[in-house]
Amino acid sequence: MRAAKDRSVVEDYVKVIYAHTEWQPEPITTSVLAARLGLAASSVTEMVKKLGSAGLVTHVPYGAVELTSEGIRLALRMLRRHRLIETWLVEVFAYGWDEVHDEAEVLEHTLSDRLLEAIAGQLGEPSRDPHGDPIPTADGRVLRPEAVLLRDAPEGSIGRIVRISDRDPTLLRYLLDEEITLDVELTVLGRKPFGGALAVQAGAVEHDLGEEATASIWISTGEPSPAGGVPLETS
Amino acid sequence: MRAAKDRSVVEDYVKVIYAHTEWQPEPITTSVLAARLGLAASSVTEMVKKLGSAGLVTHVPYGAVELTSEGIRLALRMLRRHRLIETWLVEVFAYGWDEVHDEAEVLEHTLSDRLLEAIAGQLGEPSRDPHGDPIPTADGRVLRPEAVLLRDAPEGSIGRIVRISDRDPTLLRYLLDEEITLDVELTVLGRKPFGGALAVQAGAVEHDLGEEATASIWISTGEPSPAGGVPLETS
DNA sequence: GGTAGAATTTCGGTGTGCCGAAAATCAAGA
DNA sequence: TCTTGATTTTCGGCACACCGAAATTCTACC
Ligand SMILES: [Mn+2]
Ligand SMILES: [Mn+2]
Ligand SMILES: [Mn+2]
Ligand SMILES: [Mn+2]
Repeated sequence: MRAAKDRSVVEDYVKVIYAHTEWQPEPITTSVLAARLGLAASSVTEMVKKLGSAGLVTHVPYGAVELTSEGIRLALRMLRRHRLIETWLVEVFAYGWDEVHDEAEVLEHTLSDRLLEAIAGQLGEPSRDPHGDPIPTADGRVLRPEAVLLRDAPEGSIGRIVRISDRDPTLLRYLLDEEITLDVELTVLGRKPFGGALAVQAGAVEHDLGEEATASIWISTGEPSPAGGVPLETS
Repeated sequence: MRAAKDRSVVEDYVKVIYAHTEWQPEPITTSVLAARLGLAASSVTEMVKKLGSAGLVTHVPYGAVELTSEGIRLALRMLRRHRLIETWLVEVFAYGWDEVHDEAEVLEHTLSDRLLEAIAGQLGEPSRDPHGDPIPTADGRVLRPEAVLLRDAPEGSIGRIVRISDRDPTLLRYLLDEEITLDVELTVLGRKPFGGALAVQAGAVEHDLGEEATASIWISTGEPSPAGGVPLETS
């Protein structure tokens, strides 16, 4: 008997599969999935087979893993949980935005729906988390702001930061220190030679950002307010 | 690899062992432990052996299971977690006292120390949970009010309710309905013939309480305020 | 003191998610 | 088209907490 743990393993697989294609639409392979989950490739191949039998993913051998509509539904549920919890920790308990991910990673599997929705209510049903990731609604709709990776933004473009990946807490601390946070407006000045840093201007200050940073920051070059957006999944 | 789950299994064993002797000092056997945990006796025997190797319990074969000081320390830590969470759910999220136990049973294993202590701070370091169970301090001290089981209270005695077991939610709902709650003053009127109900008076109202209820309610016949108490464990 | 019945432990076995090594498959270049 | 190196899957095994049945041990009672 192993009910609780089982559930959370499945939940993690599905969540990671979804998250991988959320901002950059590239299908995920078992080996990438293994890397993200910190597991051996062989373990993931086996588990993916089980997820397939459970109707959560499709997987052509040697090919990509893709979520079914049921898989998407579960993934959005988990993302809502993860991101609400992160938001809650920041808002109610004054956690730093670099400190919330690990705790959310555990709690997303264990809070009851009742408690989670009570928290969402107390927070006023927020629409994005501390890193700019959209929080799906309880009925599985999600609005992702149109955005480009800072690394891919053309020279001279101006954009507002709409998302910063929370994968590396060190980076988050560095960026906060430099006052590069959500909603800050950036101007892309240009790239230093030989694959070097990207020069950007934030307010009056100029920064040289490395690959690590520019591959983690998304900017929106469109309208100045988070009014618009792309309905990503409506499962 | 199975770190999280492992921990919570051990935590549950230790917590149940401690809780069994908290209000009535009777040593616990493997079979009673199995019943409390909802497991087969054989499973418990094996696990107890492992807990022994881990230095958490002592167990003479065919005899009682007893916590070591390290086991008591872990048990008190878990009881603090469980009871703080129950209190928090009632205070902050308006859960009923009959609704908190199951959620706490899960969350006690998954909240970080940091979050738990933040919650304790917001609640003002409460000293008892919604059912009157004492909340151990973070450094493992606990003050249990002197109390007798209502079933064992002599006829004519007067006492204040200091604890109601939260094992049966149905009973909790019934008692709340009858306004028999923590701190209510009871007078034991007498027992109906043939092992029947116990008649008690609460305020102006008279109640006939069955075995189920009288074996779940503890009253304090001593001083009227929760000033005194017995330092139960100071591990 | 001997013995039946109850309590407890031992034993063989299960399901799950995981791993490393070996085998199979794919894809790119020659 | 063939080869080769990388990716992916298959295979045998492991650890863990659990279970039921069988064996052991204890405890009353005679
Ligand atoms: Mn996160
Ligand atoms: Mn986030
Ligand atoms: Mn409880
Ligand atoms: Mn309680």
